[in-house]
Amino acid sequence: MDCDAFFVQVARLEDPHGAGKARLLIVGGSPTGRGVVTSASYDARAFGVRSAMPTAHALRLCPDATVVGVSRGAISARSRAVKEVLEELSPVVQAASVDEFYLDLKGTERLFANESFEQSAWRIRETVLARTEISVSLGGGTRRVIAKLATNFAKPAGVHIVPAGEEEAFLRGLDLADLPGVGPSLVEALAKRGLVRVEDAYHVQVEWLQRWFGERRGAWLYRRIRGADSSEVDPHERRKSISSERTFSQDVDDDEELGRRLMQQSGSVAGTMRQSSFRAKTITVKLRDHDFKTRQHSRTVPEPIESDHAIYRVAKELLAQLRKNRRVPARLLGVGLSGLVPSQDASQLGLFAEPIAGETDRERTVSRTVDELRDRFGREAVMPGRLVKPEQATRTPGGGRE
DNA sequence: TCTGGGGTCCTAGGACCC
DNA sequence: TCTGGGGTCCTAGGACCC
Repeated sequence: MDCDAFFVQVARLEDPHGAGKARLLIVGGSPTGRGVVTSASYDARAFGVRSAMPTAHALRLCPDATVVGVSRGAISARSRAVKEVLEELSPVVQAASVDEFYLDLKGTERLFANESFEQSAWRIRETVLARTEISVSLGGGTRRVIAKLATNFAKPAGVHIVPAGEEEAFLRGLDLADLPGVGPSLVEALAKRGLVRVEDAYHVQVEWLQRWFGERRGAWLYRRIRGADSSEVDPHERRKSISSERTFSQDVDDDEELGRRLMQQSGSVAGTMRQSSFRAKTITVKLRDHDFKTRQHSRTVPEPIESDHAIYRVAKELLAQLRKNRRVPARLLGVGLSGLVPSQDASQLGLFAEPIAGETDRERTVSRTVDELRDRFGREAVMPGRLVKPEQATRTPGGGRE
């Protein structure tokens, strides 16, 4: 199940008198800045506007379009609402992204014996629309990859079922580029060998694919061409990494300024991670230079860490190394956390481990206390500051010190 | 046209261990 | 003295997806 132009729909629901009235609507970054199109209304797509296209370019194609942003909060709230309805309609639901879900209807054959598979799909579509105001499309099939491909034929606002036994005929009608996981790079390599349609590749032996693309990749492609997919719909997906990256409105070359930005972003990812009760073993800093060259450094620490302070301390060294290797204006800075361990498991491990070299109890307590304060009084309640001498500190109305 | 932000998975080489 | 084979973990980079 795939939401139709999800960001556009949410923007319209959140702002019915503005975005809601614009037939030609683009959701994305600011037209003057460095934004790209996140999603465009179907009317705007008719002008050639596509997602990931620079907003400035999109406006040249479609000058009358309205450009709006939409808050992350609104997106996740609507996504959650859709998921909740789906969970009432299907025994197993997996979110593949904010706007894409897999439903496993295995076991509902008797429950819905009075309706066809196709009727079930329509019923799900109409229920989601009635309850959440979000229009969706459903693709159905005997395997995940078939169902996913089928949604492309269902869109917008429709249903497309590939009946059992007709998978091969369905796939043979597609381009290789349509297959999920077959992107621009692989498409080019395949085209060089005269393979464009799934039909063209069907007769190619697995040995050839492996010779061209490597053992694993070749075997994977061979299976994908045939729609083979043994993956199950797993409702308990677990996040493997958390990251935050920001493209500056103007390139930044000053080390101190980069350091300040790094501190903000370290704090922001660390806070997100603590909310979901994880600690991280690996910290990654990513830098995109003015010429779009993207570099990253990462470090794995012996014990998982969670505090703003400890994470920033590692990130600072990684950034210094990246800057040492190539000191040119930067357009993007990012901080990523991976090797995630549930906080509880981490503490249990800690009982047997050496005293934690990287992160002190005090640092953890400070971060958790700041989290609580922000929970109660808002994000701006506690902010990083500079250390000042007591006599220079300003008195606040409450008598406290800055 | 001038390139977002959030992710996942794979590869390849090196370190290290048995 | 010149050298195997398997496994795991780490790092950097890239392809791909929405």
